[in-house]
Amino acid sequence: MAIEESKEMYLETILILSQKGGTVRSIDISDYMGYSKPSVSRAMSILKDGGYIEEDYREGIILTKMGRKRAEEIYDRHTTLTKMFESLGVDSKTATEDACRIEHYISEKTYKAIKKHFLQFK
Amino acid sequence: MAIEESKEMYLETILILSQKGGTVRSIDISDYMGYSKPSVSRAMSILKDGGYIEEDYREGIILTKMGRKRAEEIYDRHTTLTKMFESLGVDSKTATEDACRIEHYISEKTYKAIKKHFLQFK
DNA sequence: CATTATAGTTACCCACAGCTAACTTGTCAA
DNA sequence: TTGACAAGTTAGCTGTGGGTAACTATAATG
Repeated sequence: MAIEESKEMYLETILILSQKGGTVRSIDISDYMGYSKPSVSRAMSILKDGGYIEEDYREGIILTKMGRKRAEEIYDRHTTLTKMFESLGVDSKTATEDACRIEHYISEKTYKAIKKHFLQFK
Repeated sequence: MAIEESKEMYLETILILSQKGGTVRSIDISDYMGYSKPSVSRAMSILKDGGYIEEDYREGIILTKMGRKRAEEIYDRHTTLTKMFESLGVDSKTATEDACRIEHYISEKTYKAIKKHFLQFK
């Protein structure tokens, strides 16, 4: 499965919701992302087929090792980009919004360069 | 017409090709972007309907005032982002590729902040 | 003048990723 | 036990934006 922007957004959301504690259900993802239940349902079956998540009748939706790795990579990009934009004087809300769109399109090389320059003193 | 990434890429390409001199034809856009003739043909009719381009039997495809404005905005983002990535140590090819994907998703605020910080001494 | 190549269009297909409507399934309270 | 609500799925729609096949129209060449 070539994983695209929308899949990455779902994985990132699952990571964020699971960090808040408790089980993650489709409906929680629907509410968080503002998408309909069927859209989330289909996305989950695609992510399951791709080996990114598992669904458990008790634990809800859980990231596999691969899924967690991918989710963390994206989330890392998200926070790094947000910090970069903020350090350039962009307000927090705009910085987050831009980071959220751009995080999917930055190459590994560029990401590393950004991280090096903007986060070396943190 | 809400103008999206693909439309912006077409407009940017038309601008670049027109700057190289001579007329711009659909086939030139096909060759440049690596898209099929029908895909370009349809895109041109959408851009024409939206008032972004005009087609002249002698001059070929030309940007309207509005189309040119939009194309220049994107192209400006492209060069600014490329310079930013290069100044962070990213190689020229990667910087251009990343700029090309990201240019469509940067907000005006963030763009201005980047421009201010990375281009003030140029 | 006929043939061939180039440019552009039309018709139709596909995948992606949203959506609604309507169904099923499961839990919980009266 | 039944009725109602909440969660999830299925079926089918939409728009975007790629693709091919096959057509037309125009220009260049023998």
